[in-house]
Amino acid sequence: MAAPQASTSADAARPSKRSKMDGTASSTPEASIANPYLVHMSEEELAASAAATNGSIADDHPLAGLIPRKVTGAEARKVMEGDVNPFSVVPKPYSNEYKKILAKRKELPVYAQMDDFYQLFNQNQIMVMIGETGSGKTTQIPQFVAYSDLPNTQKTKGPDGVLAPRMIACTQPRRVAAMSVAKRVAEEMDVSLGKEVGYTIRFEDATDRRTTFLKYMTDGMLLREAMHDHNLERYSCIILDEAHERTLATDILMGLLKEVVQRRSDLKLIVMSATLDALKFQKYFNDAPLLKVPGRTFPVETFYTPEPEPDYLEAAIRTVIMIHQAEDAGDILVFLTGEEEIEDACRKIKAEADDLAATNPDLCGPLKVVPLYSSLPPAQQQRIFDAAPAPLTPNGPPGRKVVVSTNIAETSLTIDGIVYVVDPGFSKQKVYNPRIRVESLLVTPISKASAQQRAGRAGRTRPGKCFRLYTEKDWANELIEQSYPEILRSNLANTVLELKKLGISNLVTFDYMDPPAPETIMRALELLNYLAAFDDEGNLTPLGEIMADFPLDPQLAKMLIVSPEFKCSNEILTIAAMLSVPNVFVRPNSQKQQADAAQAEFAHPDGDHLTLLNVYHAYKTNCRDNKTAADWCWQNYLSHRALMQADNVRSQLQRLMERHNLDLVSTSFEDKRYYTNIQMAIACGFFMQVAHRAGGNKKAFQTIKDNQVVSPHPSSTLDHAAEFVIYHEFVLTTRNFIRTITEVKPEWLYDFAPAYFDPNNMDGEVKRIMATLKARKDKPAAPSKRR
DNA sequence: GAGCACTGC
Repeated sequence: MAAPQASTSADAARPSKRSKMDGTASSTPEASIANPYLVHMSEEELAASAAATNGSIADDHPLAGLIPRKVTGAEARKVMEGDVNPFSVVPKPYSNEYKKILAKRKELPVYAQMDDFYQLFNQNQIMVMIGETGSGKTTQIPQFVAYSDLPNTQKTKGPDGVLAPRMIACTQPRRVAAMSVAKRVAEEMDVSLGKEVGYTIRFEDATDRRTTFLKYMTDGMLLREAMHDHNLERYSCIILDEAHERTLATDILMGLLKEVVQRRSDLKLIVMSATLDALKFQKYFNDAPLLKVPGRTFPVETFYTPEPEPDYLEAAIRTVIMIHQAEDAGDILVFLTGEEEIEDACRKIKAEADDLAATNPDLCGPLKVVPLYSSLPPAQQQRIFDAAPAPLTPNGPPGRKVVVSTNIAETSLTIDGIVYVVDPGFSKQKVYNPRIRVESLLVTPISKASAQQRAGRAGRTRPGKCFRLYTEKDWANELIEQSYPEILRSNLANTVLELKKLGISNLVTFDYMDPPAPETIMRALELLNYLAAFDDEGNLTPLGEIMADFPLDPQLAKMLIVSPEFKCSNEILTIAAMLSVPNVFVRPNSQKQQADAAQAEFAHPDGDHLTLLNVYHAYKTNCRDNKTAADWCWQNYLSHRALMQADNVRSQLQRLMERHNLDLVSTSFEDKRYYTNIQMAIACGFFMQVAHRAGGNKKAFQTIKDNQVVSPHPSSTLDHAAEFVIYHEFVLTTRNFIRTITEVKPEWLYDFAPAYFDPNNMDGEVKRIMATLKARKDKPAAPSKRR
C-alpha cells in the first residue's frame, strides 16, 4: 500500500465527514500554525479502513502503514524543544510553564537514555525496562512513545469507523497512581487532562474518545476492555508498568498480550518493572531486549540483629526507642502486619517515649506516633504527613515522628522525611487452599524484594538506615527472592471466567508466566460448571457470557442475573453491592456495646444478607445529603465511606443490568414472599456455600461436601436455629467461622442444583433429606417447581 | 463471642 503522505496544510486531504472538534480548530487563530506532524489518509485508505472489521490487522491494513515512522532521540528532542506543541488538539505554542517543567524533566535519569530507548523501541516489538525508584520511567516513557507515534496521535478513522487517535496505554496497579500520573503528564505535555492525555479507572473515565492519545489506566480496566476487544485494536502501544508487582490483572494481561502481539504486528509492548526479575520477563517475552535505567535515591545502610528475635513486636518497639535515643533527627517507619498489632504497638511506643522524655529531657525529644492502615478513615491517614514535633526547649533534642504501618507504606503510600526503617520481616498474605476452597490471611515472612522495597523507603530525601529484625544469615537463607505472584495465591474462579471471555480456549495450556496449580483451575472450572456458566465441554454458556460482564465474583453475578426470575432484582442489586464493599459496620474497641446495639436496630432474624438490605434502605431513607449522611452514619456506627462505595457499585451494576435487558423488579413489601424470594435468589448463586446444622446445638454447623465444622460468626444476626444456611465467607482464624449467613430451605437447594445435591454425593442426614426431596420430585404427579 | 494485609473490576 502507499505510504500515507505528510501534509503541511491542516485540512487538505481530510475526509468530508468531520467531527465538530476539527471545525472549531480551523476557525481559531492558532490553527494557522502549520502542524508538520499531521499525517492524512487518502480517501481509498479511509474506505479500506472503514471496511475493515475488528479482526486482526494484516500487514496491508491501512493503519499498519502508519506505524513505521521511526523517531530518533535527536528528532524527539527537536520537537520537544520546538515552539509548537504538536500534541495539542489545536496546535499552539508551548507555554512558559512547559519550558520550566521541561528543564526539570531533563534531569531525570531516564532522559539521558532517550537515544538508547528509541534504538531498542524502533527495532523491537516488545521490550523490557527496568527503572528503579525516581528514574522517571512512568511519566517519561509513555511520552517518548508518543513522539514516535506522533502521526497516529492525530485523528484517523479506526477499524470500527470512529474518527479517533490510536492510543498509547500505560497500566498501573492502583487507581490513585493512574490518576495522579495522568495529571502530571498532561501538565508536562502542556495539554488538557481528559482531552489529549487522560485516565480510565473504575467509576471514572477522564478520556475523550476523539482526542485522547495517551491514557493511563488500571490494569484491571485494560483487562475489561480486552474482554470486548480481544486484539485491543484501539491501541498502538501498551505499556505495562509496575509489572514486578505481579497483580492478577498484570499476569493475565502479559499472557494475553504475548498472544496479541503475534496477531498484530503493529502493536508495541513495553513491560516496565522496578529492578530484579528482569531476566524472567525477558525470557518470557521471547528474549526481548532490556533497557536499564538507574534510579535516583540515597544510600541506605542496613543493619541486622546478631541473633534471631523471639518476639518481633517487642523487638520493633525496642528498636524504635533505641533510634529515638541514639540517632540523629529524622522520622521512623515501622512495618507491622495488621490493625490490632499496630494500635497495640502505637500505645506501647507512646508510653515508653513519654516516660523517657519525662525522666531524661536532655537526651530525648518528643515523639509523635502515628498508625497507618487502609481501613483508617482518610482524615486520620493524613496524619502521617504531619511534621515531627518541635523540640521541647529551643536547643533540646529534636522531636521525631514514628509511622507504624502495614504494607500499605511499602508501595501505595510514600512518606517523605523517613530516614529510619524498622523491618521485622513479616506481612499478612493471602493464601488459597484449593483442597478446602478457602482463602485466608497468614502472617508470612516477606521476600527479599519486599525487604529491599521497605529499606528504600528510608532513602527518599537523604541517606538513611534500615534495621532488619532478623539475622543476616536468615536474610540469605530463609527469605525467598520474590513474593509469590497473586495468581498462585488466589481462588481463580473469577479469573477463569475472565480468561474464557477473553477468548482463551484452553485454560491449562495458556502461557502463564507462573502457571497456577492445576487443582486451583479445576476448582474454578467445577464451580463455574455448577453455576451453569460453563457447559460440560468447558465452554462459556450464554449465562456465563453475561456473568463475565459483571465486576463480581461468579456466585454474586449468578445471584444477580437470576434475581428478576424471583422478582427481587432491586433488592439483590443492593445486597450484591453491599457484599462488594468493606464491612459497613464500625465497631470501635472502646464502644463495642454501643456499636452492637446500633447494629441490632437493623438486624433481620433470618440472616445477615437481609440485615445488609435493611442498612442500605435506612441509609437511603435517612440520608438526603452528604452532611446528614455523615452524621447519620456516625450515630449508627456505620461507615459512610463504605456506604457511599456501595451506592456507587450499585449504580454500576444497575447500568449493567439495563444493558443486558435484565428487569429491575421487586416483590411488594406486603407480600409474604418478599424476603423468601430474596433468599431464593441468594441460594441460586451460593448453593455451593451451604452449611447444615449438626446435632442439637444451634451454633454448630457443618459445611456440605467438605464436612468442615464451622460456627456462625458472632456478628451474625440470624437469631434462630436454622437447618440450612448459605454463607458468603469462610473465615479461618481462631476457629472456623462462616460469616454473612442467611437461612435457606433444602427444597430450594435441591431444585436449583439437583446435580450438586444428588443424594449419592451426600452423607448423613443431608443425604436423607436430599433423597426425600429427590423422591418427591421424581414422582410424576408432583407439581413442578420453578427452575 | 469476634479481627479486614493490600489492590482491582
